[in-house]
Amino acid sequence: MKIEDEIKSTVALSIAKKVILNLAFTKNYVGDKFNEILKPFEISGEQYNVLRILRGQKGKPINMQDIQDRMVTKNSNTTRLIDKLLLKKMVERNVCPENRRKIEILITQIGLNTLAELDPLIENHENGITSNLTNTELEQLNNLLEKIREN
Amino acid sequence: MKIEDEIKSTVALSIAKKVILNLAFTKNYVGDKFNEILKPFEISGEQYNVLRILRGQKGKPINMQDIQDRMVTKNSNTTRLIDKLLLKKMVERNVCPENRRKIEILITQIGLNTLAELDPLIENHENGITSNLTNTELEQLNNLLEKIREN
DNA sequence: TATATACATTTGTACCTACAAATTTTGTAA
DNA sequence: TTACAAAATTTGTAGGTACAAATGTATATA
Repeated sequence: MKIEDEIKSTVALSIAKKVILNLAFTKNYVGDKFNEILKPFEISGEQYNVLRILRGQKGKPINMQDIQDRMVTKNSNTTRLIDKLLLKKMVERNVCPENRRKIEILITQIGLNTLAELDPLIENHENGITSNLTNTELEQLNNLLEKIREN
Repeated sequence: MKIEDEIKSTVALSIAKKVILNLAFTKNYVGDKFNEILKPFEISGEQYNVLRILRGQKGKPINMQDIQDRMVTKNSNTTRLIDKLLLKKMVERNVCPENRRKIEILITQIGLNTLAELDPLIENHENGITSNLTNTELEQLNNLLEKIREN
C-alpha cells in the first residue's frame, strides 16, 4: 500500500517525507508480526534482544553498559529489562568481584531453551517478511538504509 | 556504519536479519533527530502527528476513530494523546451532536501557530536526513519499503 | 417497550523509552 | 587520609504502546 493511502493524505508529499513515513510504517509492520511470535512466550521484543545478546556471549558474562551499547534502542533501561528476565529465571545477575560497581549478567538454561524454541519461528518470520524482495533488492535496501545513517 | 558493527555482532547475519535490524536502527536514528526538534516545543512525536492530521482537516472536525486510523502507530491511545494537547490548549474537544458517542476534535490557533513555527524546522530535518541519497535512491528506497508491506 | 447487540470512546494495567537525579564504588590529588 | 571527581548502575517521572475490560450511546428486533 502506498504511504499516501496509509495516512489518507489528500496532498502530495515530498519524497523525503514519504521515505521517513514509510520507514516508520514498515518498521511497525515488521515489529507487530515479531511481537505476535513472542507473545505466547511472554517475553517482549526488547527482552528477546537482551537474551540474544547474552547468548552471543557464549558463557562469558557481560555487564549492563555493554548490553546497552549493543541494543537497538539506545535509551532502553537495561536494569528494568533484566529485572523482568530475572523474574522468569532466564538470566543470572552477579556483582563483578574485580569492580563492584559493575554487574555481570549471564543467560540461564531456561533462557537458552526459550531462545532455542524461538529460533525457527523467528527465522521463519524473517524470511517470510522479506520474501517479496529478491536478494538483490534486499542488498539494495540494506545499503540504502545504512546510507541514511551516514552523517 | 554497517549493521553488524552497530550491534557488535561476531557472526555473519542473513540478509533478511540485516534488513530487519537496519530498519529498526534507521527508524530510531531518524526518530531521535525528530524528537530533538520537537523538544523545545514540549510536544512529543505522536502529539505532533495528531496536530498534523488535525490541520489537514482545514477546519472540519474529526472524531477519535478517524484520527486513530491515520496515525503511524495504530495502537496508540488517542484519548490520552488528545488529553495532553488539551492541557496545552492546542486542540478543542466536543461531543458530536448528531451522534453523542462520537467526539469531535479541532485544532486551535495555538496549535496552528505551533505547527507554523515547526514547519520550516521539520522540512529542514527531512531534507537533511535524506541528503545522503539521490532522488533516484530515495524513490528506490520508498518502493522497497512499500514492497515489504505487500503481503 | 424491553432487551440484546453494536458502536465510539475511556479506563486500567503492564511494559517500554527518554532523560535527569540519586546511589554506590573506585580512583586521584592535595 | 580526606575530599573530590569519575564510573557504573539504579531509581524516579513523564510520555507512549499494546491490549483487555468498562462505560455510555445508538440501533435493531422480538
